[in-house]
Amino acid sequence: MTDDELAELAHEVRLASQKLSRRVKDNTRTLAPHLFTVLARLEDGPSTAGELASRERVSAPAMSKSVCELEDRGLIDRIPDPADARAKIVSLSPSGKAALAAGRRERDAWMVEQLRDCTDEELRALRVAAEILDKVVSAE
Amino acid sequence: MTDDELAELAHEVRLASQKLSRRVKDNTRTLAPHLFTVLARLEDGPSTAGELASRERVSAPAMSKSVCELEDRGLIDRIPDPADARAKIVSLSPSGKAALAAGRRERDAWMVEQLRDCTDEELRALRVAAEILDKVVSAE
DNA sequence: TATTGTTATACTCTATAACTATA
DNA sequence: TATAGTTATAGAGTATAACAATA
Repeated sequence: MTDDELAELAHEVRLASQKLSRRVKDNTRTLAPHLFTVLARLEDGPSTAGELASRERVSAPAMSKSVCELEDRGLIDRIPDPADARAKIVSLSPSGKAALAAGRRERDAWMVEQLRDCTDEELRALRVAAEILDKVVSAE
Repeated sequence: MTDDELAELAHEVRLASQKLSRRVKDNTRTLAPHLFTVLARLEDGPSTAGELASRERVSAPAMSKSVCELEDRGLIDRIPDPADARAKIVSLSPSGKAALAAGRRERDAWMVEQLRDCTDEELRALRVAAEILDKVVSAE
């Protein structure tokens, strides 16, 4: 594939993905994106505010605020780190797990409706592409 | 395809697209998204602030601010509507067209780099999928 | 009266700088 | 001295309400 063809493909893939993301976002009413992604990150296991901040590439104060709000809403638990009295260990609470599942359901719901009009062949093509895209986007 | 399979596919496609969008956004330094999309919208032809606001699903004051900033930066032209003295007609300026092209180049550049590691077979699969996704997402 | 665009005001999420309490 | 988390303060971008000029 020539560089020009690659550039055109990149443009088409990017545009379709960004349109999709925007539509999903427009159809989301629950838990705000920045709080949702923190809960999703905590599925990998407990963490600290500082670690979450660097993983999400936001400032320490921004993450501190998010974590405080999530705690106020009962979506996470925070316990003192036994090894370091300055740090606190953040983990998903049962409510947080439920909120995460509900958020995913809502975010997927719009997508499901759109896919209902596709043929089985188109759906198979999308399944293959989703795998490739995920690999491409997770690289590095 | 069963409803469960459809839900799983929707989830995978959504996740891949949202990851991609986020990575593109993180690698964007020029023109902010809300200004960029206004310029892109104006490619379809001249418009008014009110029309742009409803097309972008943003409040009238928010769009007014965006349009004023774009005018200050010389990226759009505004002329009085000859048919209605309250309205002003907004259109892309030559600088605006250039900024749009530069913004697209920047946004695509990261994507091109990611695609370089793909096989030709994978690229063909993505081309097919991009077309399907665009159709799905543009529906309604 | 209704509508186009704007100003006034406030809320959310973000950032940098400064503080506290540990290490 | 350096680090984890917070508070103080400020800057984007957004919204609703109220206004001006015109329809």
